[in-house]
Amino acid sequence: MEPPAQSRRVTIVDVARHAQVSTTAVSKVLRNAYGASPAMREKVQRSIAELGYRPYAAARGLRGQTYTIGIMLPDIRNPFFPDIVDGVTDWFTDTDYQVLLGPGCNGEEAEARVTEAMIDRGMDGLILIAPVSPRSHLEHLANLVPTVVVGRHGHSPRYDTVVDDDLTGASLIVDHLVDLGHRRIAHIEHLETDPTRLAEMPNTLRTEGYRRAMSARGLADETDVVSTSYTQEGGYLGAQQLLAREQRPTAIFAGADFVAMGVLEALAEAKLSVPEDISLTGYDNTSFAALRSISLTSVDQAGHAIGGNAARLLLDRITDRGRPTVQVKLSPTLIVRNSTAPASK
Amino acid sequence: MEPPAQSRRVTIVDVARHAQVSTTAVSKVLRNAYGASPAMREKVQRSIAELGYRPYAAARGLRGQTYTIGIMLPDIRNPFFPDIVDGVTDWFTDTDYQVLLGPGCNGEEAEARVTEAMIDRGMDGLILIAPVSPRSHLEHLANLVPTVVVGRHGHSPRYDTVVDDDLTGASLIVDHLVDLGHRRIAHIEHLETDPTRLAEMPNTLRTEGYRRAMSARGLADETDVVSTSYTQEGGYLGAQQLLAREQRPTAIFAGADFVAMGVLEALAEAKLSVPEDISLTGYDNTSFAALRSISLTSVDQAGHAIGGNAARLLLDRITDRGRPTVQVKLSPTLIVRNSTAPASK
DNA sequence: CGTGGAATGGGTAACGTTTCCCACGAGTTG
DNA sequence: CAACTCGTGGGAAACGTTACCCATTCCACG
Repeated sequence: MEPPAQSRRVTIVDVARHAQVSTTAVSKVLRNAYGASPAMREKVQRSIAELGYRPYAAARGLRGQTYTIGIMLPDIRNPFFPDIVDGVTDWFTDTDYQVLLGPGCNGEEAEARVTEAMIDRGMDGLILIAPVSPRSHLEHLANLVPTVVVGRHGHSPRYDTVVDDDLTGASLIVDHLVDLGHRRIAHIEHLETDPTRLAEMPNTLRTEGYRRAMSARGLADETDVVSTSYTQEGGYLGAQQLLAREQRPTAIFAGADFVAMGVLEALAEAKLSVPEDISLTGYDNTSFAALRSISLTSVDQAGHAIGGNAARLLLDRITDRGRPTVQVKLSPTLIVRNSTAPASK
Repeated sequence: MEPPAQSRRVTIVDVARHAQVSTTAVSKVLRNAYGASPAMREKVQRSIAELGYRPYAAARGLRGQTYTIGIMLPDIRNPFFPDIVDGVTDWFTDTDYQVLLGPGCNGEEAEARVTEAMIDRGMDGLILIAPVSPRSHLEHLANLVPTVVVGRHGHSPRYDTVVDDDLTGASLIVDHLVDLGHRRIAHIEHLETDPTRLAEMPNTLRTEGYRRAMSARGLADETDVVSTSYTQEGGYLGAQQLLAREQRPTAIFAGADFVAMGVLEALAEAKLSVPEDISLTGYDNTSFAALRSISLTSVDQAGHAIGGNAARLLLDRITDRGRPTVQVKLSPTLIVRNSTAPASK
């Protein structure tokens, strides 16, 4: 049994001594900085490998970068977010950067707590996924550390943004349903009361996209929006409201796959089947939607591409904090499955 | 528009100057260390609040603790892990510690990469969820930093462990099915070839628990295990094998909920319905299982409690690195839903 | 009254890395 | 041949915090 002795970490000084050079020289090699001859470079590399040296990020942080990127996301459970995270981490693979995630945080307070913690730990950049904090707070953060905001519409001169085109996404759904012959198409939205967020949140744009698409197809009069929340519970309650209408909708566009799950539940209770009695769509194309026994028509947001773009923008901004901010808007695609069918009547 | 000037961080020196005390004094107050009078304590607290000071974790790391805990998990997508993570974070709420997650890592190499990154960032403790690395590597890590391993059976003198009693869990399922009148109960397991892991992985114990429970109920001859993997694909292939038997099983015990999803698919293709034709169970009680349209009988592992215990053990070990290691084993419970029914024949 | 100990506060040297600047020598130019 | 530039390397001072130790004061006790 080996001794439990805490062997001291190999430091840059050890490497320098081993390679018979100064610590400055080793540091230059580590960072590919100017002022190191190929000969020295190679000598130092060899010593690093031989000693198994890895720079101590905490110490680096004191003088500059920690080579750490923080991702904040509201909810680990939402199966849509892992795609984004994968997109980010894939982009950073083979760089010196390491991606770390905050635990799911719901609400402004938790968001502030996590982002503060990340800043205190000297992270070089932050990716905020679907944050709910007011814009002023996001800009405050962006002043402290390079930041990319994902899933909030609205440009900012302080941070870059990556969004999916929810307006188009909603119209994809409406067009699909109208093409199938549906006219009474209802939408279940997430109720947003906070005025500062109102214009920036994806859910708002999905509803707006729904309205516009309905009008564009000459169905403005059939527009029917129920406000609950983007949860399974919200879907259940929303569906109950819709089923109580004197004229039931023939199709329901749920604002998120989660919501569609709740709708399914309500429909099952009412002995209605999908898609025979009612067509149903979700949004986000989560793994739930793909399950054979659910097979939900949904909109795919290309989460992987969203994450990749966020990573690219962040790295660009870390390199040049002064460059003007940009917004990347990605196009969603419709995934047709078995939960939508031609209107029966 | 505010100036984009990078305002310098408030440091302990600023606080000391503001409160007219030494930096040492401020440090003592921060850490609740001995040697600070109540009067000074209060004076410093006030300055901290007034200046909005937060200690810089990167600098702290250089001298000792970073107050950061790292969680490594193999896959963000598996809906079972968030429960554990929540259990951990809930425990650390209201402490100075912050929990950060590594991005999903599959395979030894990715695990090593992430754990190294965490150690390099001076994390005070690591929680490894269902790691696949050989035990020797885990012990190596535990020598460097306090570590708790979750979901690996087998004690270690180096690290604490938290596991769920998979042996019992498997027997809960078998007993339930036998009580319903089933005799031909098949099991789909995850094939484990690596000898160093063989005895420690939960999947091995589930299979073993299945065998023992079958024997205990006098059904040793009916034991039927198919080896694929704990994936949806694995479930699909496993079910196909079982359906090709000359005598089909009347019940299938899938080693994980994911696997059961694949089984469902294969059964649907074969025009068999659940539970009328075949009873089906999963394991882990993920959110999939709870969906109404799936409604899968499963075993709940009390993920929240697992996480809480892991957090407690880790904090204990950070406090006292010398104390002997322990293993906490939690008991699972059976969640009966609609995918299991009395045997028809 | 002298001694000892507890309580309180501060000075200072780390921790591991980067960055700024200077030194040295060789080559190039006038 | 003097005065440069350029390439290469290193010394030393940060960065923000903690830990070790010492100084001072006050009080209790013999």
